[in-house]
Amino acid sequence: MLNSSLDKTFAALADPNRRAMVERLVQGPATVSELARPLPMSLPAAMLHLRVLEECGLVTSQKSGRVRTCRIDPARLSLAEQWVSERRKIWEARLDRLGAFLNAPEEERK
Amino acid sequence: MLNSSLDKTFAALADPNRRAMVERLVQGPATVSELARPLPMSLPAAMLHLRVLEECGLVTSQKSGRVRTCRIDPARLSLAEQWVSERRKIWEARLDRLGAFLNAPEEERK
DNA sequence: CGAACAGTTAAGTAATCACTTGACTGTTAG
DNA sequence: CTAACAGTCAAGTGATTACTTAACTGTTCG
Repeated sequence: MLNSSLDKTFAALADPNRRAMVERLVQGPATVSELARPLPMSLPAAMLHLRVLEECGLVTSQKSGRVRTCRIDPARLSLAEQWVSERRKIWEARLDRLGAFLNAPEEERK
Repeated sequence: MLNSSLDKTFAALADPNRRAMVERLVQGPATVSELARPLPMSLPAAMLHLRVLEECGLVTSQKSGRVRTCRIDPARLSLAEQWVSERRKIWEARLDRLGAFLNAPEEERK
């Protein structure tokens, strides 16, 4: 569950057009057309990207009248951020231990 | 350049098998076989995943004798982390401004 | 030397992705 | 009422991905 959600979130962020949508949305909510206009593709194609962003939970949207308004969910952003951050910290902690070991007086090293 | 590097990094992290490799590597360097063994696939398939991790710079490796030793590059990990983190901060700053606006006395709101 | 080992290359295949154009639905505004 | 508009669905296509097995290269060790 959580794992496949990470799959989808990272996959969503792997595409520059979708990241452009995210960049736009962090400035505030936008309609489908507003998100699609700057992209080098047809509107239906842009909607597929939007769907990808929605399926991983990065973006939510609601339709009112004929306009669909989209906004990002910052919680999902930090989910991805946390995964990376935690792994980096493990690596750093490991380096610290290694450094301490190398600096220790020889008789402590065993 | 930087953009396509982000593409590749996020794409690399989108696959659970590759994330498992990263998980293993944050514990310390490992050989190709050690990385491949726990994965539900053949060795050549695992090597393709490894190549993906190398191409985005998340992993480096060097061969000595018949053994190739792989290690992660934490700088690349933080590259991905930063992109997400910066966008989340933009969004949060925006929410803060919005909150300040809503809390302001009416005559300041313009 | 010769067997076992670690890794690598190649060829082939099924599944998924990223679009396109064209037709259509429901909404709003003149 | 009807034209323009915002969004959506569908069918089709070419590119890319994720594997497989089989064959091969170079290394180590008894």
